[in-house]
Amino acid sequence: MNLKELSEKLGLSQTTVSRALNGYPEVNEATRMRVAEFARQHNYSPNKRAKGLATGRSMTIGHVIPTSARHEMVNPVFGDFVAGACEVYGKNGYDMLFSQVGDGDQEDAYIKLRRKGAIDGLIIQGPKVDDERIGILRRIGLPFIVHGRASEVTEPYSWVDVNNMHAFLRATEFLCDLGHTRIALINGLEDMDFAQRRRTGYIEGLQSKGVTPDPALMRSAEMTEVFGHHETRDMLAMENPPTAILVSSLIVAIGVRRAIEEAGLKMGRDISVITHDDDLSYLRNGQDVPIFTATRSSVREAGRIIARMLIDQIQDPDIAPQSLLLEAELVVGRSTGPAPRT
Amino acid sequence: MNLKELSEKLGLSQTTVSRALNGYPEVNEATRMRVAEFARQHNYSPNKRAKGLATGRSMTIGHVIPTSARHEMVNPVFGDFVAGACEVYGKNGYDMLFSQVGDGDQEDAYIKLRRKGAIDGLIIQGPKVDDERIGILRRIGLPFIVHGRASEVTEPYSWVDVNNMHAFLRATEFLCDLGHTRIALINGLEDMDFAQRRRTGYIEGLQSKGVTPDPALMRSAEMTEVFGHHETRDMLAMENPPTAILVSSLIVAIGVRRAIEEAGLKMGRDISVITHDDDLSYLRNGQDVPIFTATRSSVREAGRIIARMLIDQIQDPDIAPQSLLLEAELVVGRSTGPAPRT
DNA sequence: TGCAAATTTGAAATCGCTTTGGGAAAATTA
DNA sequence: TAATTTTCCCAAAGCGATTTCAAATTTGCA
Repeated sequence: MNLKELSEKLGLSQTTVSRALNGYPEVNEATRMRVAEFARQHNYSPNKRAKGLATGRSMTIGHVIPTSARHEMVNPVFGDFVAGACEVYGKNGYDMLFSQVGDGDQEDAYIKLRRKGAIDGLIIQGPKVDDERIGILRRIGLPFIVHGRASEVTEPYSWVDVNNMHAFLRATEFLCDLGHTRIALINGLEDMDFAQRRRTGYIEGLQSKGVTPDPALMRSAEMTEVFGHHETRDMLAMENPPTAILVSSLIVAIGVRRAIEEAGLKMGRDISVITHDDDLSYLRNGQDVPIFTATRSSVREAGRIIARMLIDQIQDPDIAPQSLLLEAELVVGRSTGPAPRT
Repeated sequence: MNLKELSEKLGLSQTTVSRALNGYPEVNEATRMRVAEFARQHNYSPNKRAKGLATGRSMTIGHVIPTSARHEMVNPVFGDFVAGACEVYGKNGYDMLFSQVGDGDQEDAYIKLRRKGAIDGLIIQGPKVDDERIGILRRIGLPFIVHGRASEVTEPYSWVDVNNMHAFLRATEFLCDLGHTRIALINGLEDMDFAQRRRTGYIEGLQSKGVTPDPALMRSAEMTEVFGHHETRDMLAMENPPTAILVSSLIVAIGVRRAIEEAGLKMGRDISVITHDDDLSYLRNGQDVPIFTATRSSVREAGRIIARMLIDQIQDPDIAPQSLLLEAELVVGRSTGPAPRT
């Protein structure tokens, strides 16, 4: 059933039917009711492609799958983020479109997406410190929001980010206040912007408490469980091992815990751990009392916020770039305690 | 730049240009080269909506986000599965479209997707034992593949599944052979088809070794870390606790391990654990020697296979329903050992 | 009642592509 | 050389919606 058939059966013109269904004011209320009812009965819904062609909007928002080129890892945060965004899209009549874009042909891919008219806007995840995508998209003129920031990009753009710097600064100070001075950082890949910021927060935290950062205690790589385990085991074997570890994600922290337990130590007593927690739905940080003391910020909520923001931007392209800095909460769990006396 | 402008600049008709770009034979090779080159220089790519409207195909495949209605959990498997599928889509010129469909209005939503012409085919994840979606989609006539199966659905349909029954049967027998007789099963929600099959495999495994299943050792819920921890702690406190546990996913197994360690026991010595492992990219089961003995099957690879199959089906709709049963490997890690003597 | 204004409807153009049905030019065959 | 194919290209008709412009009908007011 298409518009033509529908309007014929109704004895009206396509124009009127279209208007009735799209809520234009210049159609008689009685007619509108009749049309709406009839359309529902015959469960008509307009062809998306035709509509898109006519209106010039695709009512579709693009996401690019954030696979790390190096290890082809899918960010575990992905599912929850997408779920959050999808909620908002659904309510506003938008669909969500995915593509996987190789690291090499970024520019080309975006231009193509734009040209194809496949999407009205785009969300960028996992920005690098100097992310080239921002420049590309600005040049193409495709609305976009960055989940995170790119510190070295100077042009204006819209973003939503967690205050990683502040979160890790607070976490570090918290550990210092407990008497720790040997505090390790197990970070994500440091070309990622968030990792840089966390590192800065960590170092500033140490310095504000008069502790000298030790490069031997700073590790970074892709955030897997195995990585957490590996680095922790390595550091625990040092002559002067850390008494506390700051970790970049719950997945990594699980590896950290594994290594701690393998070493016969007890987390929260022999060694303290604070992790960042994205509040993933399948990986809650304990029930009542958190397992890990953590800096927590829901990535799903971030998805909702970003989706909302992008839709606003699509509907009013002249809007100035917006941004939002979310504060992570510091929740205290069972993984931290006073530094052990030596 | 659209087709019209392009053809004007080339001094050709739209027809010829279109044919040249789409590889139709009735165009002179020299002309084709010229057109192709010119198109590339002006980086022309055809408007997807217009093309879709003209051809009747959207070159888009739908996925429905598998959020469990009850706890709104996003399946952690989602990201890797999607990444696998996306690889194949990309190579074949397909895009991937997501929607979140509420449990209530499934039928309506699918009909609408169909009617809107938004997608050429659909992938169903997480089928229930008697999944209504299969009937709906068959009725609508939208090509689809099920990731998993629905045991109680009798109509023919295409699916790709892991042999969950066999995997858990083997795992159970493996534990029995090590002398375990008190073997627990921490399963996913039992209205999910895969959970049913695993349970069947588990019970058959026990029976084949002459062990009587004990309902007190069978737990099922949504597969979170917290769930694994909770059930394990509960069972370890029993009068006659299990000496081995069969677990439905690595995430859950991590919770199991946490409970075991909290109880002061050692995994692989005091208590054995076998888990199913979807081989997620961010959660590898150890490096060289696996942490957990596991039934392993890559969900990413499943994504690739299913995508391939669906594309075939879309291109030839008259093809008979296909299916593929993947065997999981049983990899031995450090979490299993002989049953402790009492 | 008569006339302007407001309300309601419709015909046709448009979006950017594919594809059908010819038709002219070139190549082949008779 | 004439007749027949083949090759190569084009004009125009879709695809299924929206939207512009104009016409028909009602309503409002003097």
